[in-house]
Amino acid sequence: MLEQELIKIKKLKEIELLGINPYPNKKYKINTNIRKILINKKKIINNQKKIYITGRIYNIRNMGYSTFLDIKDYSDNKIQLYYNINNLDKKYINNKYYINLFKKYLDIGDIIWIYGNLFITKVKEYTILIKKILLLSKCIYPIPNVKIKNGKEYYKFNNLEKRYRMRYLDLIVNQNSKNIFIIRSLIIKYIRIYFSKFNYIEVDTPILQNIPGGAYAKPFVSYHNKFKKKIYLRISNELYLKRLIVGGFNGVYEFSRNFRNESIDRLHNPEFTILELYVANKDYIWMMKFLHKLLLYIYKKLENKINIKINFNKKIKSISFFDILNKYSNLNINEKTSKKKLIEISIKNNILLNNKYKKDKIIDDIFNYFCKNKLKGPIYIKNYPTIISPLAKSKKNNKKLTERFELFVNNIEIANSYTELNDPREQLKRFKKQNKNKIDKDFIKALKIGLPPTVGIGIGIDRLVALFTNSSNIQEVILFPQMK
RNA sequence: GACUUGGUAGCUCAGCUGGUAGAGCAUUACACUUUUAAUGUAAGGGUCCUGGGUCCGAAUCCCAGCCAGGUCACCA
Repeated sequence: MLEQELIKIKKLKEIELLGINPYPNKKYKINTNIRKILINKKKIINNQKKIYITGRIYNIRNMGYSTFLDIKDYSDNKIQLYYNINNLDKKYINNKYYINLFKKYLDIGDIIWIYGNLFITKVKEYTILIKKILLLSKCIYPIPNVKIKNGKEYYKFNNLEKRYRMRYLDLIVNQNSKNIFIIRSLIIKYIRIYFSKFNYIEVDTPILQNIPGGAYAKPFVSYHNKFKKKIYLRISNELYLKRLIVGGFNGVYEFSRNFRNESIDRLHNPEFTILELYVANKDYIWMMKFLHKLLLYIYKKLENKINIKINFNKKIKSISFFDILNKYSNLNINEKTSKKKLIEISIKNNILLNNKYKKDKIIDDIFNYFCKNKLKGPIYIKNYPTIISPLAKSKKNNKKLTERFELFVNNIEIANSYTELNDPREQLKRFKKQNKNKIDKDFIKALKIGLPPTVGIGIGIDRLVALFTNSSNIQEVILFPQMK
């Protein structure tokens, strides 16, 4: 145990000996918060309104028998308090606990309740004069002390590993971190509000799946004892949402926590959140416009809370997969280019080829090599080759291209959308090509029953939040990122 | 998995070509009844990530490992 912990536990016992419960179960009144106090400070002073608030102590300045302290509450604002035993009820004047309250017993990090009045100090600081005080919860772990002057932080708590492992501490100490998660919550809220205007239905589909489908990634594997068989955490919910469109819903969506047993980097966490939306009787062109309107809606709602440089007002340009690839590579390839030719190109450009020279992988590798860092966007890349889009509907006049687009912003893939392939025969063919062993036959059965023309989209919520909060790392927008 | 950067007090960080482990804040004690990064004086606090090696001597050099960040690969 830490030295400072031992000291604080000793204090805890001393407090208890004085008859004070450091973790009381008393009732206490709260009638406002610090944010409201700061907004209405003049009124509150004029009316000498009684203030009942709680908060966590961030700083203590002892001045002889007077004490100044700063507390912060759930409204994320700080206010200064002034403590002098003479302002308490007279019966406490000779009380050892109250005499030494901030010299010995209360610390930075403690959560307190106070009753008092607002006044202005000599240096014109709005301050609450404490008349009653109650310790609500004692902090017995030393919290990093961040000091702030003129908005500049000193002695930060910025060790990434510690911030992520002890997010609760990060949230207490770093207001920026907390703001990110407030923005995250708002983004999700605004998406729900926007979708409700179209009467799209929010649904829950299985996280535990018998066949992990809808994407191609290594799943986390578990085991069902009663069924005596393997069961998988979903890598995608796509095939289930399409079943629901088959079932007659016009629009369904789910904020889907997906799990992929792959490695971690600044854009990937083993569990991540994708918003999937499927709308019947629409296609990918419609979805391009819809996505733009959605982003614009979120942006306008958040405009005064965030500071990002992306301009969502302009129309999002769209360019075909092979057009942009040829533009940046000076090649002249298309969906018909042979595998042999693609391999030649890869070798010529020193593109590392993985995955046993599969054609779909090679195309992907070539695209990433030439275009990956040039998609500042916002830009739609459309008309992806069919070979890398096994669930997307082919184009009217070209079976080798699909009605698919992806949204890129700051070189990051934010969303992936396509008109859904609804021909069960074609879908089965593509499944067989991809993997003969794990075909979701029930999904094929659903397609046989009939999926109306439908468009679907997956939006990476973690990445979207990172975009809106200027976070370069996805871990910054996931409360408890995976750590070893 | 590959390459690379880092791991020193509760926090933020110094520590040079190897020679007694450092600072600020935090903590403790004292002083101070309107301070605000409060101030002043003093004190305590270290498995220098772990394990080996080289050396008279290792936080420092070498090797292996652990953890984290970055880049790449995997994530169609």
